[in-house]
Amino acid sequence: MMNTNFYEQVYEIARLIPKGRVTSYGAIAKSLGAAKSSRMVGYAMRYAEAAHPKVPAHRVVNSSGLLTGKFHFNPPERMEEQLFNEGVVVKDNKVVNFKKVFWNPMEEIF
DNA sequence: ACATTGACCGCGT
DNA sequence: TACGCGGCCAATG
Repeated sequence: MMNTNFYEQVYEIARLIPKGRVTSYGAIAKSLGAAKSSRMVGYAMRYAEAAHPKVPAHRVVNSSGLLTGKFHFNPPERMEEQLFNEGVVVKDNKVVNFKKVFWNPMEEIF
């Protein structure tokens, strides 16, 4: 595939997300120094399954803790299922205790 | 090369 | 508090 540096950066951060934690598109974009390119992060996630090694895209949600990208999974319920399997509870399409399970990529970079 | 789109974010009403 | 709208940047046709 494209092998674009931008995508690789996004995947790299996403792979650092600890099990049982989640982060937001904006946080990843910010850690890359492109806070205004948060949309690109989500866009890149569409190709996450095509990336190697595997990228835990299910641990990435929007800034509200909403699972906006669940419909891009196969099947869509797979996202909640995997999150729940890791201890992250999803209620009404959003992550419960989002602020608590939220993981800041900046901490790992620093 | 131009126009459109998108797994978002933040502000304004 | 809830919904709408524009902006941002890269990829795709």
